[in-house]
Amino acid sequence: MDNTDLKRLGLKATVPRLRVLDVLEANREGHMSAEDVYRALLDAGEEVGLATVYRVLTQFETAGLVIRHNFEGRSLFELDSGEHHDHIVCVQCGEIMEFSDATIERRQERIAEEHGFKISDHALVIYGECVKPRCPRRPS
Amino acid sequence: MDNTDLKRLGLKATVPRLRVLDVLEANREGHMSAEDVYRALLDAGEEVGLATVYRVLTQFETAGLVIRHNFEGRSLFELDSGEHHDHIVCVQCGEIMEFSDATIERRQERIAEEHGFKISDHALVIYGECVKPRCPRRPS
DNA sequence: TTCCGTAATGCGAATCGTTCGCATTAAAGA
DNA sequence: TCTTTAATGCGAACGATTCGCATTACGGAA
Repeated sequence: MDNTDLKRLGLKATVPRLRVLDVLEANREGHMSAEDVYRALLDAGEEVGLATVYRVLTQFETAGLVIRHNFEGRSLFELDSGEHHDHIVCVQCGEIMEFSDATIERRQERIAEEHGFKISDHALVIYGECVKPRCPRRPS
Repeated sequence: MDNTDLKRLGLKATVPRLRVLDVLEANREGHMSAEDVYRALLDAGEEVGLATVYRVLTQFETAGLVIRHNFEGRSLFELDSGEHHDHIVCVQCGEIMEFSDATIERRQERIAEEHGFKISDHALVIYGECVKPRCPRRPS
């Protein structure tokens, strides 16, 4: 994902956009808030505004580059890997894991149909307590 | 749900609490935001503060009287009927319908288990376009 | 039934995440 | 290199929610 990739999406290859991409790629496994991305950039010595990070992330979302998830009203972003997945989050340590389940997907389609809906998206979040030894820590 | 019911839950039976209950009961089918409840009370001639509505709703939630749902960062409340359900919302008119599906529930249990989670809650929202004739209206 | 202590209220200020407005800067085609 | 136009950074504005605090009103004790 570089200069020419952005242009291909109709986005000028500006410094902030390239840097935000770098940060997201360096965190492929995780989910980052706009604030997280912003801090990562500052830590890397970049001079960028928080508003720009928000704008860039929204543009990337529109362009299909990233996916925005809504966890309790906060937006978390991740690069769009192309594979849909849902989330299971630990209510204690805040860890977010991904999963996907064909059975559930199929059922959802069916349910939408039964209710006269053309499904456009869906979000399934399971909350629970994970059993990791390092868990009983508060979300960072 | 009245005076004595509140006391049973360890909540003083104050005027604002009783009125909020009234409003919620008058809207059993729907999902209301704190603002919605507040407006309904004002319209009914009640003198209540928005902060109090928020506080009361949170207390009711804690007491297990109401359920709080998170739709794109906004909190919507409804009386807890005791039956768990998920939601399917129309991205055009904002209508929210409820459904529940045993297959999905079962699968979720299984998935949580497989990931070493003790499931405590979950939220499934399906987004789509409903086919109602009165639909293509923006959310109110 | 009245009286009191404490919890609940109402108000406005504060908070948090996010967006906007606008003057300034920097892509990228000519 | 020049120019046009979109993108940036800043701080102010925003909407939902919470907080702080002085005031009020439950509801148990007398």
